[in-house]
Parts: sequence; C-alpha cells; structure tokens
Amino acid sequence: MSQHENIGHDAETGLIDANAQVESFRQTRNNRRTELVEDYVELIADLLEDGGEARQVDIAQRLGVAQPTVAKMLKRLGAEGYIQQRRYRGIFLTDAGRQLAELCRERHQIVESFLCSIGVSAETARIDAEGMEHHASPETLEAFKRFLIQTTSSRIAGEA
Amino acid sequence: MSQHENIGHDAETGLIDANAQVESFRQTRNNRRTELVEDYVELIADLLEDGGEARQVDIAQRLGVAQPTVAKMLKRLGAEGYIQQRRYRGIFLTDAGRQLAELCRERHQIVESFLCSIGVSAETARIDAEGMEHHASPETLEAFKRFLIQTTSSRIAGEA
DNA sequence: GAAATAATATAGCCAATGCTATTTTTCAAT
DNA sequence: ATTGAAAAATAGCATTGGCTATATTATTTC
Repeated sequence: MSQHENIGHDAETGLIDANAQVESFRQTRNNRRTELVEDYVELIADLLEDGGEARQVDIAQRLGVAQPTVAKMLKRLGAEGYIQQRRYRGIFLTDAGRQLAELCRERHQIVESFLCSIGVSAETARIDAEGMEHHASPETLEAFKRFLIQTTSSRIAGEA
Repeated sequence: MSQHENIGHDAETGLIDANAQVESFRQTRNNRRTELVEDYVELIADLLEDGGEARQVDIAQRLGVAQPTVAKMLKRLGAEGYIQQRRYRGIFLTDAGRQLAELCRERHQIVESFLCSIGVSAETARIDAEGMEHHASPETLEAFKRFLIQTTSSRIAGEA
C-alpha cells in the first residue's frame, strides 16, 4: 500500500482517514514545539531594532513571564544557534536568528493584516494572529497574500 | 492610569504597547493549555458518534501518541468533568464534554471551510485548521462565517 | 473453563516551560 | 573607590505531555 493512498475521507466510516488525521496532529505538535522559539526570536529582533538592545528583563516584561524563564529559554536559543549571549551582556541575533526573525515577522504581518482585512478589529487581530501565525503553512500564507492583494486593488479601483 | 489606556501602538517607540503585547502572549499561552483538552474531546465525540465507542487505543492511534499518554490525559479530562470513565469500560462524554465537543467541532468546521474557500487545498486546510482553530476568537470566527456566507451567495448568484 | 489475545492501568523515566527565592555580577552615582 | 541598585545567573520546585516497560483485567476462542 502506497504511503499516500487513501488520503482524505475514509469510505468505510464517516471519519477522516486515520493516517491523514494523525499527520495533522503530528504537524500541530511539531509546530507547538517551535512556537516559543519563534516568539522569542521575533520579539528580540523587534527590541533590538527599536531600542538597540534586548535585555532579559525587557523580554520577560513583554512576554509576561519571569526573568529566569527567559534566561532558560535564551540558553536554548543559544544552543540552537539563533542568538549569541555573553554573560551579563546583551543578546545578539546570529544570521540564522535574523533570518528566522524576518520570516516570523513577515508571516505575523500577513496573518494580522489578513484578519483586519476581513473585518476583525485591530486588537483581536493582534491577539489571534499571535496564536495563529505559527500554524499557517506557506500555502495558507500565499492564499492570505492573494486575498490581501485582491482586496487592496479592489479598494483602489473604488469597489465596495 | 486606567487599565485599558494606551492600547495599541506606543508613540514613544516603534513597538506595540507592552501591555497590549503581554496580553496577547498570555492569551496565547492560555489557549495552548486548553488545546489538547479540546482535541481530545472533539476526537472522542467523533469516535463515539461514528463507531459507537472511543477506546484508548483508537484515540492513541488517531492522535499518533502512545496509549499511556492517552490514559493520563483521560484522567485529566475526567477530573475536569468532560468524560466519564469506568475501568476497562468505554469512555463517555458528560454534558459538559458534549457541549465542548460541539463548540470545537463547529469552530473547526468554520476554520477549515474558510481556508478552503480562499483557495487553500483540502489537505492543507485540514492540517492548518487543526492548529489554528484553538486560536480563533469568537470575533474572528464571526468574520470567517460572514465571509463564507458572502462567497457562497456570490457563487449561487453566478459571479466569478 | 482455560489459554491466548487485547485493552487498560501503572510505574518510572525524560524534556519543556513555568515559578520563587537567592546569589552573583555589572553599572551608575556619589 | 565604594556602595547601592539593577540585571543576570543559578538552584530548586511543579506541572504538562511525551515515552517504554510491565502488570492487570477483559474478552475471545478453542
């Protein structure tokens, strides 16, 4: 039996095919593991760009967690090669970190703008985008972008 | 200073207001904690409805995790009042469980349909919806629904 | 009804992410 | 230069959600 056979709905039951569903759940679990890393890197990039420095206390305050929680996560980010850290010195993004941050920021921006464009309030869009961005695949992001371009050009053309 | 003052962007920096951002992150962390419960309850409802029973092995197989992992989570679901469980007997949803399942299923359905309606493939929609559904607020769901109704009526009216 | 099989329960491990309390280090100010 | 405050590091703990290995209980089959 081929690996990609029987994707979609299973005729024998009303349920989604088990192999397909298990893949969704696995993917989601995977995403959940990388969400925090992405949040941190994105936030650090913002802080660096804006204020020139990203201190643990700032990150902690922004995320709403305690400083030791941040310290622990920064160790992980360092180990994964996204940041460079010197004891009692500031935090810097590596090339990989900057790259990831850029990706996240773009994705975040697309999701948030998209939500706004379909009539969600700015505040809710911000909150929901924060959670949803990590689960938007490239394909979905493309669809969001297409939609944004469409509605933008419609508005320019003066349509309702 | 009022609690809801200064929501949105902070004029002093290019960054989002810290209070607003921290709220987003808190909300997201909160959602993440309830995601698994919702996944389980939704899946159990599906299994019960379809096959008449929801066994640990089925749940484990569907989620792609080991059976003891499911056993542990079921204890939690029991403690939180969503399911009833008798040793070596099947699993049943309580009223609260059925209610939650219904809510989740509806939400899931809306998100997945919505993604399809903007041109995301069925398979990707399934995967992304699995992750995104838990982060869609009522307001966003309403926007999705509005959009679905619009495009449906457009199609019926024969528009491109 | 006894044996084999299937399902569930339990024990014990690990990693991730949160916390508080405390120590260490740096920096700023006098 | 010393001190005091701020920041970061560290220790130690709890919870959640994974896992494997194993024991127990039901069920099925002969």
